[in-house]
Amino acid sequence: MDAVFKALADPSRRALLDQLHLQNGQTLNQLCRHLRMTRQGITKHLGLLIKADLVVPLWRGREKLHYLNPAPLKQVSEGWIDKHKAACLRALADLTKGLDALKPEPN
Amino acid sequence: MDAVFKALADPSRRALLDQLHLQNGQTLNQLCRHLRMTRQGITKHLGLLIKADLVVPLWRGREKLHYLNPAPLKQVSEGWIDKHKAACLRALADLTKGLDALKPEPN
DNA sequence: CAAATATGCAACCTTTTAGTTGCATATCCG
DNA sequence: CGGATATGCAACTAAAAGGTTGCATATTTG
Repeated sequence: MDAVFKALADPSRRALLDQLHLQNGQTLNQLCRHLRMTRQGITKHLGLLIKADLVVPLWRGREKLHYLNPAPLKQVSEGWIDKHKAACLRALADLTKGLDALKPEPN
Repeated sequence: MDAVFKALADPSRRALLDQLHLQNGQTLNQLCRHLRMTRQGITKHLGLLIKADLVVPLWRGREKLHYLNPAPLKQVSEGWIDKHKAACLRALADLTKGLDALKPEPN
């Protein structure tokens, strides 16, 4: 879970996910064409995405195909984000209360 | 958006959100009690959360109250994560195809 | 007003991260 | 087999992030 958040924190890695989202199952070299960075740099980013299980690698001969994996995003979204989104609806009310609290206080 | 992902990447900051989720509108000092770190360290983390607009500060006298803001999480969840979750359903199918592709290939 | 409380700001240190260069390895194809 | 292609691994550098210490500022309270 921590790995997922960390993996999503970098724009280049999100770009890689976007790229795979555009066309799934791309090889390392294919992904390199869309991002101005050395192949080795991209390998590192893919390594983190794979460690976070957001991307699944698949070897075919000398080519390494990269596939998206929905599970972690689903888990993060439903297990954490939604919890906070829901709580934040109360939060808005609290904020309003907080703002109200400002006025009577300055006695 | 980048700020939101970056803000969520750190466990301490997620702990702060969790803490506010437990009780909204806490002061800096209140938040300090739950996290073993100097006040200044926490101030920095809150600074990022505030810059990402995940937390809204509210001054009351010399106290700074911190309130959760649902908007960015909602935006990230609906504007990015869901897109990828949906795409990933196709992705699973693609992966399966990819696995199938493995078998006929090794001629 | 003076002391205590709540916070901000800046300098600094240490660790992590993003990215590069260079070389090794494995696979495909003529 | 030998060259071209696709990738891996390791060392290194530069920048960023996490965290600390020290001091300044504003607000409450006796």
